Amino acid sequence: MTDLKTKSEKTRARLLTAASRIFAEKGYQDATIAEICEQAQANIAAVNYHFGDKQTLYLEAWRHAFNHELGQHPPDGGVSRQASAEQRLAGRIKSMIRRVADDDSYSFAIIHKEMAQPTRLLADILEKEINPQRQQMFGLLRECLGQDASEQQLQYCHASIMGQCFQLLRLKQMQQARPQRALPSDMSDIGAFAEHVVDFSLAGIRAIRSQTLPKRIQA
Amino acid sequence: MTDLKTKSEKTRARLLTAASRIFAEKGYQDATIAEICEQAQANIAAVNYHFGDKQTLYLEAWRHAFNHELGQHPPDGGVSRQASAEQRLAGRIKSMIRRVADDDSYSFAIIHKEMAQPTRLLADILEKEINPQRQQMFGLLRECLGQDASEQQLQYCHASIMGQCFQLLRLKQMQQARPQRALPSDMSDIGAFAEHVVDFSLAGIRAIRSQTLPKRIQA
DNA sequence: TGCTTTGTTAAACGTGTATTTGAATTTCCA
DNA sequence: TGGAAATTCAAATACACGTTTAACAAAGCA
Repeated sequence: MTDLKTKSEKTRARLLTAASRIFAEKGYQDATIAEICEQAQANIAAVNYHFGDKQTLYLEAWRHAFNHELGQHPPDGGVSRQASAEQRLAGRIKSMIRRVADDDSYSFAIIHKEMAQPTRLLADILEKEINPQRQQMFGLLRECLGQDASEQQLQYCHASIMGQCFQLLRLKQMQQARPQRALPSDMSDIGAFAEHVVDFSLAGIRAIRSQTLPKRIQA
Repeated sequence: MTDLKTKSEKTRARLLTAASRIFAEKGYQDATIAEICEQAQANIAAVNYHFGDKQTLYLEAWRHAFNHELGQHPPDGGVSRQASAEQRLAGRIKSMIRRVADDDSYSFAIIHKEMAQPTRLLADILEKEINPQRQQMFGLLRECLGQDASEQQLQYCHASIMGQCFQLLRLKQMQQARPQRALPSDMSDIGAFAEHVVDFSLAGIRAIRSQTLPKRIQA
């Protein structure tokens, strides 16, 4: 990335990475400044010096993680703009699943915890950064569902897809939270699950689409 | 339910309902004994007298809520045992969505928070109570997917369905967490969303099923 | 070099909250 | 009714954790 000249910037960067990891693991409330500073090899007062307070660190850590992960896994999934809408949607889904599953990705885990227990701290920045992504997904869904699809059908299909992505996150976290226990689901093969979500969702979308055109020919 | 004779049992019951509501709203960590006792019109020491500690109250409150909600919304969704596997699966999905959406249901919200931030307190009881439900769902899925479906396909389809149910929970909580903001999704019509999940999922399942039988006739 | 700014450190402070305590009160039952 | 058991109560205790402070060190710059 950008090279860090001063010592302070190094400490600041270490705090950000440690914070995003720990916030993702424990959530805002359960994460302690002491532990973050320990992992970042910084003094207990470093957070307040560099960020003012815990809330600001939380915000900056999420932004830091989110931008980094978008760079690692571009949202189009490497699918060409010329490809069909279904192919581009498939690319987007796979990219998102990669971001969710990546062990070095924390922004989804933080979002997940934030949704479960809203601190209201991330609300603004989260909406601002995520809305563009959501709008692109909506555009693709509109293409796949056809002109006659209602706004509600669009939202429902979006919910179905996002729900599956977050489910992967939940299963992943459950899995690593208890090493010994009998696993409810084996999510080790991320690629296979991504393919499943694509197949499952495209079939679902086609079914919804065929409901809108009452009884015409469906090629 | 069972009639409560002594005053203590009444207090105990009030604590349980207040606790399940507040744990569902705030999660284990953010819920304070003080607030629970206040809502239950009990003294601050009542929790420790009746349950020993906060952890035990948490456990009992979840069990209390879960059993009550299973009674309110039977898992078969009112569909006859003689109905087709797809119909019975549809009933199960709709019942679960009703349980998720019900404003007086707290066990799903607690599970959701527990999964986002495992306290490990619920792990045992949760697995014990939920496993039967999961197994029944697996049985129905096995029927719908056909004999040739792999264990992995089964788990993936289960994840797809559960993910959609939890997504409803997330959207519902986001919605009531911020009254003024532009809504990302309108989930006010629960019945319509339940129908969507059923249609979407059955189409997905049929698609997965048709993959297993390479090229046979699909009636 | 000497001065200022920036960054680090250990210790102290204050608040929030689970838990404990012992006395006061109510309920139960012979 | 009277005494024992159960329950409620206000206050005290203990502890975890975010934040502040003031002294100290390093870096930047004239």
